[in-house]
Amino acid sequence: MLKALAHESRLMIVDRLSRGECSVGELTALVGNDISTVSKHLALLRAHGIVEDRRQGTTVYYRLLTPCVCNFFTCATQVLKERLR
Amino acid sequence: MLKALAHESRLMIVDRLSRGECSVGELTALVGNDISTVSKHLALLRAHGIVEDRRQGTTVYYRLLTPCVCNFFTCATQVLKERLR
DNA sequence: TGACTATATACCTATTTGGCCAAGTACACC
DNA sequence: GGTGTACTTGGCCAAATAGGTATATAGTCA
Repeated sequence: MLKALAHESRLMIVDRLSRGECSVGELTALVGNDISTVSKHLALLRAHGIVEDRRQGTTVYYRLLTPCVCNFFTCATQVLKERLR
Repeated sequence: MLKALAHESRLMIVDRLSRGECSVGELTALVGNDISTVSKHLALLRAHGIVEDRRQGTTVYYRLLTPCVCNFFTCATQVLKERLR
């Protein structure tokens, strides 16, 4: 799971999804890579059970499968803050 | 930081260090790699501010610089548990 | 100083990862 | 069926990572 999260683009994606579901197109615009690259990042996150997809027409929406991943980030942020001291 | 933790050997090292400081030799025996490999993992963890070293004679002891990394793991474990439901 | 122990670094190789492009698939609408 | 849109997958290349061996460094002790 850490490996799946240990990439800047994927972190951005998870961060965005923590604020609600989102289409592949929007995520692509957000991270600024080719859509095929983003799709592969999403496939990897899906394979690790971190996100889930839902197709509506031609659009595919992704959402966090484990909202608790957010707690994880809150936790990580705290670690980083403590480290600055 | 996630990248530094996203490796089996390094996770083992951090897990071990969370229970107290430890020499490179002991860590090498624990993870089962060549000492040069372990030394590089430790250098990487050190570069990311996760561990700190202390030399005593010819032996070098490593310890967690941020004990709060343990909270991070507690947190990650919770996420994993929740995901199993 | 020289031998010995413990660790670090340099260098090389093999594997993995990340990126893009091109081709394929899924769906909607005409 | 044909066209367009949204995404996914396969292929390929470049870069990063992880591993080992050989060499260097730091410290101890005779």
